[in-house]
Amino acid sequence: MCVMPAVMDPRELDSAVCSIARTMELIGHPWTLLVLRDLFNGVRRFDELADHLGIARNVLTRRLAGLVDAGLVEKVSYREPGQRARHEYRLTRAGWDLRPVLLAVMAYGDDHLAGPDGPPLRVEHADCGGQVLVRLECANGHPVDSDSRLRAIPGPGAGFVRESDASAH
Amino acid sequence: MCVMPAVMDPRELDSAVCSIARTMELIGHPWTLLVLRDLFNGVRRFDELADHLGIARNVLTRRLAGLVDAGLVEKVSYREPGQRARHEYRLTRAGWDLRPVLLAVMAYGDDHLAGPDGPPLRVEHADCGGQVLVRLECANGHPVDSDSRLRAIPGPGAGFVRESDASAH
DNA sequence: CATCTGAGTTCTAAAATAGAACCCTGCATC
DNA sequence: GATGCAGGGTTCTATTTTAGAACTCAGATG
Repeated sequence: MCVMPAVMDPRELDSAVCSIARTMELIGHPWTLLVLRDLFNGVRRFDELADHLGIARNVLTRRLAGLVDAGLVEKVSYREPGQRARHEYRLTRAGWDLRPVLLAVMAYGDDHLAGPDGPPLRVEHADCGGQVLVRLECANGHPVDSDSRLRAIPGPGAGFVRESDASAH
Repeated sequence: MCVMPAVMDPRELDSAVCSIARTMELIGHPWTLLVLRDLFNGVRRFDELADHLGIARNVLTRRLAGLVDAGLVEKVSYREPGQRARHEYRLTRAGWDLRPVLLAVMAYGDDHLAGPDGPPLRVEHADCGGQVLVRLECANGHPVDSDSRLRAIPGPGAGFVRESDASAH
């Protein structure tokens, strides 16, 4: 991604065969990322999620079902002693692995959309209290900052726009 | 975000006063992230975007207008010698700064959703050819990996659920 | 003057969200 | 054993969006 100086024409790549497209099918529906945020934050029960998010309950039902289907979340029944059985929704490992995505999105909002008071939330390393930062670097250890040039090349799983599609038009 | 052991109750925070919520208002609509991906990849003209993405043209119109409104994209008219005037959509600096978000989303898809052939696209540092990685680390230089515990605490711009809201219920 | 291309706009139909009301199951209580 | 209530949804209608295709319009081209 990013300025591909004559390396190849990105329009030849099948737009749907793309890790961004695939990931957005899981987390790209309205509310989904906020549901995940709340799950990360330990809000786990249906009613709590509905109340805190202000999402319509039927939509929340669909989102949670989608997340469970996708394997990002699991629904667990539990019972506290003397209490009735309850359900909670927990991140699976695959859901947990979205943490860098959430943090990257949050970092963007902190940098570009915070009010004059500053960012709404501070996320820190529990061990040392240092603020968590999202950094890009390359496999050779070089830092990749905002004006570093990157190059995208088709990987082994790339899909190309088929001849038939191109000519059919 | 992430496991807040009795530090505070995340339900007391206003769900909408959140950098994730704010950012998703800009980039959370269907297709938006794919439009941005194509813009990063140098696909800039309306027809090219419509053809490559397979998005309905009226939706593309709305998404581009939204991105321009949000200041992530600008619409530029230009004319190649001997050609008619054309428009192109270019990322602004604020749009460009979404690169880590796109890369984090892509990295997730590469890790969890790639087929047996491997990831569709490889993004490398133009200077050295090393693959670009999204890393978390804390301000004190510690690496933050998947099982590092993080703590979220209200920042200066936090919004709390108002008494009136809580009691009105 | 007829055609083509770029860049949309304008329709209609299908799908999704918003909001509110309703339902059902287990406990707890009177 | 009827009542109440909380948790966890479902069902309903109204409103927005998206999907898909057709149509417009201006400037270059022949």
